[in-house]
Amino acid sequence: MDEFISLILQGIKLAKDLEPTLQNLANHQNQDMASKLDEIIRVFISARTRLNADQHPSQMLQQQQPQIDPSFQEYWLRTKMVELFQSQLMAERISSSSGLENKQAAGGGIQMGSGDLAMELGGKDVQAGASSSMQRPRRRKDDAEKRTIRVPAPRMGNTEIPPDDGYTWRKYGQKEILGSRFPRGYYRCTHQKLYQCPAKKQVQRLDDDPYMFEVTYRSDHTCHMSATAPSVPPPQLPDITQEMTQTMAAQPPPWLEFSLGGGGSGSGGSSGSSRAGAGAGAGAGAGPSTARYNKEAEFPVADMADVMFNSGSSSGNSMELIFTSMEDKWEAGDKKK
DNA sequence: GGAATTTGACCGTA
DNA sequence: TACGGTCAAATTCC
Repeated sequence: MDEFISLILQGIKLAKDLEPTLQNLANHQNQDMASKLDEIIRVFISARTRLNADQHPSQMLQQQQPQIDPSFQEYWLRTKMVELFQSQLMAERISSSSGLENKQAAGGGIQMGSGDLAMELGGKDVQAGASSSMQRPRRRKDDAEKRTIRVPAPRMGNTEIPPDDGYTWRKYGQKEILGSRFPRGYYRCTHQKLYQCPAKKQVQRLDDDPYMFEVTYRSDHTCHMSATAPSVPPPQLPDITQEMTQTMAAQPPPWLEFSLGGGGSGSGGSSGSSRAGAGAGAGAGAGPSTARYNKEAEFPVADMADVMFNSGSSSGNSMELIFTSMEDKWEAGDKKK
């Protein structure tokens, strides 16, 4: 346990050490930042691994979190870090710009610690386990780009829907699937008509683990590339270290919730009636019904997800790429003004 | 009233 | 022909 605490403190210290260097971000001197971020991520992952080993030395990995891809854990951390630094960078830009942006900054923007997760893994398949693989293979016209991941159900609020993946989806169908206890939901991008966005996803609750969703994505989003899409609203101004610890505490990643026992008991995984989206989003503020209840948060996250998933492999050392790409986007936005 | 969800029917594929 | 995916009218919600 001592080692765990030591790692946590080390991670916090590293994050704190980063704060003074944030000014360099605006001057494109962020290469060092990327490597430091990677170091912080490594430390927190080590701490988390240490915690598991201390608490459940024998059965932790097998029972508490059997289906979370390690790369997904790192991915979650990366996502959170990018959110934090996006906010910080925007904050600096705002502070050096006119009053108009300041006005917008007060209005809202990226909500830190919202619990939203961009779940796509950049084309990396995390294929389904035994239950779905038993079905016979089926080729359809449109299954060219298919990515399947597993996503833990929220432990609080409505557990009927998977966590928000940063995009807004409109449900267009639900179907009982042979051999599955739970129906499969069919979603398409909310902006399908507006921007001809072809993105779709299917959400299927696993038979053998009702707290786990299998989400299959088809086609990529094109809506956020549209010139007519709303621009990214500037975020609020967070203290980087404080924000990160708050984010971690308030919205621990799903696999941590398993091991820490946090988040309460949830509402129990019954299937119940399938008003999958309507009432669902109101409580957790996540899931497919985001568009209906939280229209304002969609584009910032979608943009970021775009940056992350269209800029190459997410499994590699892509932080530098992410920041570079994000900076390009913001600069393009600045030039429009 | 507009937008989202629900759900039975229809269609395409294996 | 069975099954999965999509459509679209009806319903619900804000």
